[in-house]
Amino acid sequence: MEDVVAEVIKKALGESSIFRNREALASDYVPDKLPHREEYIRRIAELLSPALRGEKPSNILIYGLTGTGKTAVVRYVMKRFEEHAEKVGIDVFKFSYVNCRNEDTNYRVLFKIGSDLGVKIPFTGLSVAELHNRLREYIDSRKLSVTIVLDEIDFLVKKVGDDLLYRLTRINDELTQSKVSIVGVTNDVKFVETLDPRVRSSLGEVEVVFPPYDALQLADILRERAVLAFKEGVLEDGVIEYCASAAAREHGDARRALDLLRFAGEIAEREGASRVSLVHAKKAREELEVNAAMEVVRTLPYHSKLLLLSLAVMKGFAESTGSLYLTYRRICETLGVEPLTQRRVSDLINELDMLGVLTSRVVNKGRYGKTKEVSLGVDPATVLKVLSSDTRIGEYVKSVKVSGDR
DNA sequence: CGTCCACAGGAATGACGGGCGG
DNA sequence: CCGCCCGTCATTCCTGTGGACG
Repeated sequence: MEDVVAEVIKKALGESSIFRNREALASDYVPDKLPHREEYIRRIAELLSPALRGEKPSNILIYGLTGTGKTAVVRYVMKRFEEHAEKVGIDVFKFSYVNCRNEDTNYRVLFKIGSDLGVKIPFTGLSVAELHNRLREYIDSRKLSVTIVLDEIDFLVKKVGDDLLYRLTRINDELTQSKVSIVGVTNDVKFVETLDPRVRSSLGEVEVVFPPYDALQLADILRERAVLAFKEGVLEDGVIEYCASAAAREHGDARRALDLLRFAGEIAEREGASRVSLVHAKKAREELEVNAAMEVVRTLPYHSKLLLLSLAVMKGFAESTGSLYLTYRRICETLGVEPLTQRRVSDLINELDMLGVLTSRVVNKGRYGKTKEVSLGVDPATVLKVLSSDTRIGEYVKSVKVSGDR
């Protein structure tokens, strides 16, 4: 009897037979060691080190595909610098880390920078210019040496333009007592070409390129983390290699490799297995795709969901925005929802494209016009399943399925 | 070689919700 | 509490455009 209760308690407390520390496999975990990135850590640290002496470091622009360790390296260096500053008791040395995918307006970016530095700012209501002024005054009056990391900076520029970037890079001209340097991180190499030349030259004073990992390097990374994350001996042979090679095939994305491994562990745990096997890893790979899409899709605004639903109904492919819009309108009608304009839908398609849920490309059909070809990034059936979690859409999907069955 | 399709995507504008300063 | 200003989402109106067709 006691044993049963003890078991339940053990489970409730998150005690696991598989994991020692699951966090070590989370994508935002900053490990003590980043295998195969030592030279980049050194490089970035050297570039930023003038800040510790109160001088202005160069602005840096970092490129590299997703999961090549850009963010991890920058955050690692940040962490170490902060620890050092704290130990020595320097309080004018500040970092701000902004992920522009989350903070995707000028206001939110400035707000995040402000709150990282300790400025009190309302989360809406002020003008961007006012925010900018407050920030500048705060930094200047405290003689701060600030390093601002703008992660996924291409998102910000695509959405609101390079105006904020221009102003941030020029903020030093207005400061008399302080120094601000910018670290831009992007995984879109082409994005740099679209920048205003002035911003480009100022932001990219130094450019650092991160190459993708190969399968062997990914395996090293996984091994490193697996020691922290898993209990001893629960990983069967080949699991790490499987995850590494699967991720290597997708442009050497380390985040993906880590997700795979963690998920394989979770599946094993859920099934009550005592070890993580290749079977679990393979399952993880299949389910992960679905899961990733789920997370994005679930939090989408209603009309974006409807749009995805339309595309899914069209078997995931529309040869023109017109035909997609027609389907969308039909669905709106049956649901009794006021449809958005085609103009707006066009913007929504672009947003979904940026989120990676679908792919659109402009095609010219000459005599037959110029339009956008839209295709779903995931299996339509999966999308339908995920969308069904929205009750209103769920009803619709059910009714279509019923009438569709002959 | 010009036309003209079927849109893309820019600009102006408005409704709405929220903070600010008085 | 009020009037003001702002960001966000959406609409309306608009100009721009690559290339197959005639």
